[in-house]
Amino acid sequence: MDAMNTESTETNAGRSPAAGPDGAPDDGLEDVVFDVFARGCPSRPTMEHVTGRWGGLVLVALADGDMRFNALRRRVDGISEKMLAQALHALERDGLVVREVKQAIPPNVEYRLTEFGSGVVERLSGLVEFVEANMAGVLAAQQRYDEAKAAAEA
Amino acid sequence: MDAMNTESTETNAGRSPAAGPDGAPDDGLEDVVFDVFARGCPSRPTMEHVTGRWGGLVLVALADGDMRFNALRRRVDGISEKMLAQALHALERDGLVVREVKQAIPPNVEYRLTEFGSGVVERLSGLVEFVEANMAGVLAAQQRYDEAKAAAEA
DNA sequence: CGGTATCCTGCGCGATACTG
DNA sequence: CAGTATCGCGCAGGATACCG
Repeated sequence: MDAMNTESTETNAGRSPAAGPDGAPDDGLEDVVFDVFARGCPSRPTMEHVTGRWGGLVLVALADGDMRFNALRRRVDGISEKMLAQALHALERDGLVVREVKQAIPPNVEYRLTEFGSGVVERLSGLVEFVEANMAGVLAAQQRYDEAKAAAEA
Repeated sequence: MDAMNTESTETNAGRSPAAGPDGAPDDGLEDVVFDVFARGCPSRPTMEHVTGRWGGLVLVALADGDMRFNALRRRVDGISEKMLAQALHALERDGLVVREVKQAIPPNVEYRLTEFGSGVVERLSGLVEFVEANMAGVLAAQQRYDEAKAAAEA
């Protein structure tokens, strides 16, 4: 993946298979390049859903198996109903999660990872575990940083 | 000065592993378990720095090699000076990045990944690439979702 | 160049209440 | 149980100006 700087003006998305100046074979599909570094690229919002404050936690929670709304709510400590619903909508829209309704009373709804969702979770949970495993070092670094900063003022 | 994180509150952070009321060797250090799912865990803010809107992009950008402030600003399309500074501070504090000042005129400052930072980036860029590679599918899913939703109203 | 200080706004998100 | 609707506060974060 490369840079693609549209410094000047408006939002440029993952660039369209822009027709070259000449007569190259223009199949015009498939070979679009997406780049998170570009301001207008559609991958930006999707990355935010995946890595955002709640989206990531919801996804990783679903790695343990399908879950119902309130189960998720309990598992992701601190999330509000509103934000959970919002996160699930975004993830469903992006094709990371499927919502499965079992007609019954009382209502029974389960959320499940798609194949793509599983791929994302696999990588995401690797990251989470790596960070968790190194938190002791992080805490130490923070303390050093704060002390240095405090010492700088006096 | 920015205050950044209003992380305070109580709630158990990383709780110790089981630590019964017994007389087990109580070193009370080192073997703490961190859990992102817990509301007060210190790993939450750190994960947000790593995966947040800008932090992740800054980290991945630094994977290409050390960079200076304005180079980063150009590479991470759309970021403001303020947010870049803020992101760099957080990452430096967490021990993911080091700030290296070369005394000179004009000033020369470089940012570099630590070893821990490199480990994080490795996993993070794997995620980014996976998502970018699947964006076509995401776009299709979004379109299906929107159409289904539009059809539901009438 | 490499930042910080300040002001201002939108919307993120939590709290609460209601529906099927 | 599984959500939607509404309100309102606060902070994320963009624009602008200024300093070493």
